[in-house]
Amino acid sequence: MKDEDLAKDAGKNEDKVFKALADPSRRKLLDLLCEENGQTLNQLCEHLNMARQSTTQHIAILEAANLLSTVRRGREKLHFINPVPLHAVYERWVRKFEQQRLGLLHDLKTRLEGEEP
Amino acid sequence: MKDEDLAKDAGKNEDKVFKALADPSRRKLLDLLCEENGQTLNQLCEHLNMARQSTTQHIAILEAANLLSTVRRGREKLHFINPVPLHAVYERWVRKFEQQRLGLLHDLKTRLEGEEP
DNA sequence: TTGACATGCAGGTAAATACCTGCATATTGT
DNA sequence: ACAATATGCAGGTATTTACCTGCATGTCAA
Repeated sequence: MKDEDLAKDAGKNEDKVFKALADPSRRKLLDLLCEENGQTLNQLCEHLNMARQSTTQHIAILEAANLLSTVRRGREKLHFINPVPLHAVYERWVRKFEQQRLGLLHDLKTRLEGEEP
Repeated sequence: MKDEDLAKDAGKNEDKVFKALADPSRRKLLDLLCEENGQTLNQLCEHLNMARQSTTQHIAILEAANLLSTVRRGREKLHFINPVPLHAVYERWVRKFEQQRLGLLHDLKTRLEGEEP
């Protein structure tokens, strides 16, 4: 696979992660699993006041973004968080802007002053 | 203002930030500003292959999320990144899951082993 | 085995989203 | 002043999204 294709893939995954995190119900699901990892679908549903099927769809989106994985045990499905994509978001988005943080006000100041002498 | 209201407000802002970051065009806008802070609307448009008005709408969403601020200079509008909300996302979402990272595999293992003796 | 339980699958709808075009307004340089 | 430039505002549409209901399948326990 070429480098550009790899970059495209990374971009697609990143997009899935951001889209997955864009919904409050899905963020709540991650929160619930953070409190107690490995909960079943029904356990998660109890906190979400929406139909079970809706929750299932949200979970599918989180799973496609690789933010959680599931394991079947008999007739139930256990859900586990995967923190790796969140860390990737941090590396790509937070650290990058963090580094420039101190420089920003200076940029603004000099730019405005420079243009109107 | 009560504590619960403050929490609600924080939640709304958080939601705006995540929704703002959910679109690839908006993430690209932040990237462009990271390369060169203080660009005008037209400068930003040149990299986005969509109508100027669409870009304006994306910028409005980023601005509502407090991810960037604007300054008018004559007939142009300069755009500046604000990294603070991104850092808030980091504190709320990345660090939290980061801490549990090592515990997760252990949780999974013990849970599965415990239930099927 | 059979009834209760946990989840999967297939549509259907209302609201939100991401675009667009067309026209209006304000600023600058000649 | 006036033509070019930079941006603002008002709709309009196609797609996506977040829900739902109804029914099917698989698993456990008495």
